[in-house]
Amino acid sequence: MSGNGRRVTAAMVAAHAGTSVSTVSLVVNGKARGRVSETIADRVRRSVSELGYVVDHAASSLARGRSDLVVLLAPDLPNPFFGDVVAGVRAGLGERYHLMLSTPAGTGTQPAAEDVARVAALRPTGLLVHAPSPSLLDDLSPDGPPLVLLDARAPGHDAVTFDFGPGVDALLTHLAALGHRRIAYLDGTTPSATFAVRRELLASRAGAHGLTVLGDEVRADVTLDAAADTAVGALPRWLDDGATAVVAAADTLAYGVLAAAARLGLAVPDDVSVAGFDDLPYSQITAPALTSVGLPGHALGRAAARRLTAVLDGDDAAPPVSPIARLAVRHSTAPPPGSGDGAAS
Amino acid sequence: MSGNGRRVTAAMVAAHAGTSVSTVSLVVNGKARGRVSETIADRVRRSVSELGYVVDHAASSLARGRSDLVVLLAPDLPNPFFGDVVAGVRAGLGERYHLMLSTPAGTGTQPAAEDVARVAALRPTGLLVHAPSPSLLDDLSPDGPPLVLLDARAPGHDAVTFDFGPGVDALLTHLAALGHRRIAYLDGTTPSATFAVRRELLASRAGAHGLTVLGDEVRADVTLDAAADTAVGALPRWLDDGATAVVAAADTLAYGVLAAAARLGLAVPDDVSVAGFDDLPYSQITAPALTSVGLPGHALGRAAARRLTAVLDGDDAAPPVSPIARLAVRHSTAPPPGSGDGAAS
DNA sequence: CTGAAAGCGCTTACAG
DNA sequence: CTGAAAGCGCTTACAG
Repeated sequence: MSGNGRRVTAAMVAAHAGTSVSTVSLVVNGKARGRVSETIADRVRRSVSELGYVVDHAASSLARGRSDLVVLLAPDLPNPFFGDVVAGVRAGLGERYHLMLSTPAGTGTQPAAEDVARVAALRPTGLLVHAPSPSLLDDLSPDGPPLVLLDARAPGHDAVTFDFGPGVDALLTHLAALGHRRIAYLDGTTPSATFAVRRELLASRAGAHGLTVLGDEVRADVTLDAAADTAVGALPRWLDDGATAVVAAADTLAYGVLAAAARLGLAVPDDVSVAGFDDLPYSQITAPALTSVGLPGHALGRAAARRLTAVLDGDDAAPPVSPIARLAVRHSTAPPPGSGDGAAS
Repeated sequence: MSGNGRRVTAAMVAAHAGTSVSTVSLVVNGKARGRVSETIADRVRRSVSELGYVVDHAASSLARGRSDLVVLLAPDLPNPFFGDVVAGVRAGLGERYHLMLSTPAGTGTQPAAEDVARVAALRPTGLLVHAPSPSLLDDLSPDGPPLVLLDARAPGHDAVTFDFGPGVDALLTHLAALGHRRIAYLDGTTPSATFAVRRELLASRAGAHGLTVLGDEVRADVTLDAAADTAVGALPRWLDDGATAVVAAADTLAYGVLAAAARLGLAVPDDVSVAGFDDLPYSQITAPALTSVGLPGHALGRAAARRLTAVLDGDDAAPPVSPIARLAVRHSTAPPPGSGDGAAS
C-alpha cells in the first residue's frame, strides 16, 4: 500500500510493466481509452498498485501548466460556522479535485498579498475565496485561475451569496411582534463585505417593521471574548438610548453580548433581548438559547464548488442559486421590559 | 503588484534585468551572498518586484525535490478547538514555510489513504498530523517527509502531546470534593488515540480519589447534535446506575449532554453535574457554564511547528514540552443531589 | 562574480 | 496501438 524504497516514478512503473512512460501516463490519467490496449493498460494498473505509484504533483502540474488542486482561501477558519462550508465544498467538488485550505495568521485576519502569491505559485486549477476583504480581492490577480467567491460579491467575479432577505425580515417581524421598537447592532470588525450587507439590510428594512436601529456604530473582532469586552462598554449606552434588543452580526458576537450581560448583571431576555446570525449548533445551549438567523453554510460551500467545477468544465450556463437564510427563534428574545407582558417567547 | 500579462517566469526577469536565469534564481532564493554582485542583485530585485515575479512552486519543488510547503492534516477541522491549534502552528512555523491544511470529507472523518497520497504528491517539506487514527498512521509512508504528530503518539514518530495529568487530577479532586462518588463517561467515536488516553487516564486515576467510573462504554460523534441524541438514551441509565456526574471527552460532547438534559427535563447541575475537555470559549456561556479541562491548543500547535522546523534544520536536540491541561471550574458541576448541600460550586 | 547546461518527473503532440 | 522526444520552469553543480 505504501511506498517501499525511494520515491516511485513513472519510469519505474514503465520498466515494471514492460512499456513506456508515455503509456503509463495515459493509463494513470484515464486517457487510455482507444489508445492503449486493454492488456497493456491492465499490466500498467497492476504495476501501479504493486509499486504504490502516485503521480508527482510538481512534475505533473509543471507539464500541464495546472494542477488538480483547488484552494479554499479561508480568512475565517476559526469560526465554527466554517466547518459546514468546508464540508459543503468537499461535497460539491467530488473526487476529481484535491481540496486544500489556506488560512492566514490571526483570527479573522485577512490573507496578506504574500499568502496569495504563494497560493498562486502552487498553480491551483481553481480558487474558492470565502468572505474576502476588499484588499484580498485586490491581491487576486485577474489572470489567475478561475475563482468563485463565497458569501461575497465583486464585479467580474463568480460568486455565491446568501439570500439574507427572508431571515432578516423574519427577525424584524419577530422583534416587532414582541413589542420592540429600538434595536442596537453589534457589527464585526472583519472587513468582509458580508458584514456590511447584513448591517445595511437590517437598517434598510427596519423602518418597514416600525423599528429603529441605533445609529451608534459598534464593532468587535468576531470572537466571544473580544465581543464581550466591547459589549460591556456598549450595552449600558444602548439601554440608555432606549434599545431593548441587540442584534449581532454573528453568533460568536452574540455570545459575547450574552457574556457581557452576565457580567453587568443584566438578564437576557428580561432586561434585553439578543439575536445573532449563523445559527451555530451551540446556540441551542447558550444561556439563554439564542434566536439566530441561520445561514446554510453547507449549501453555500456546495453551490460554490459546483459553480467552480462548471466553470472549469467550460459549462457556464446556470448561475448559482443563493442559499436562503432562515430564522431560528429561541429564548434569548422576548417582549421588552415594561411591555406589560413578561412571558418569554 | 499583481501579474499583468501572462505568468512571469525567471527568464523574463533575467531578460528585464540583463542577466541570466541562474542569477535570478540565486537572488530570489537568498543565496546571492558572495556569489552575485550587489549591483546585479539589486537590479534583479527591482525587476522582480516590477514584473511581480513569483517562483513557480511546481518547477521549484521539482528541481529541488521538495517544496516550502508544510501540510497540516486535520481530521477534526470542524472542532472550534482547532482554530487555536492552527494559529499556534502558524506562529511556530514563521515565514519560511507555507502552511496549507488538508481535511477529509465528513465531520471527524479521518483522511483516507487517497488523501494522504495526494498530499504526499505535493512533496511537502514537512507534515503536521493532528490526532490521527491508527489507520491514518498506517497510511503515512515511512519514507515520506519529516512528520510531527499533534495530540497523539506513535512509535518512531516525533510528537507533541498534552500533559492531561494535572487537568484530570484537578477534575477528579473537584468532583470528589463536591461529594460525587460515581461518574459516567461520554467518549467520542473518533478513532484518535487522544480519546483513549483521556478515558484511560480518568479511569485509572478515579480510584485514588474515591471515585468510580461506570463501566458502560458510550460513544458519540464529536458534535453537539450527535452527542445529544446519544445522551438522551444514556442519561437515564447512568442515573439509574447511581452516577451523579457526567464527564465528556470533549466540550462539544458535553454540550450535547447539556442539550439532552434539557430535553429530559433534568437540571444541570442540580440533577446531574457535567464536565468536558477543551474549555472552548463558548463554555463560558452555556446553560449552565461548563466546567472543563482546558487544553492549550495554541501551545500545542506552536510546539509542534517548532519541533518540525528543528527537525528540518537538522537540529534534533531538545524534545518538545507537553502543554499542560488545566481545569476551569464553572457552574455545571455542583454537589450531587441528596448530598444535603444544594449550593452550587 | 556569472552563465550555459543538465536534470527534476511528468504530459503531449508527433512519428511510426 | 506504442514509444522517443521536446518542453514545462526551476535549481544546482560546473566551467569560465
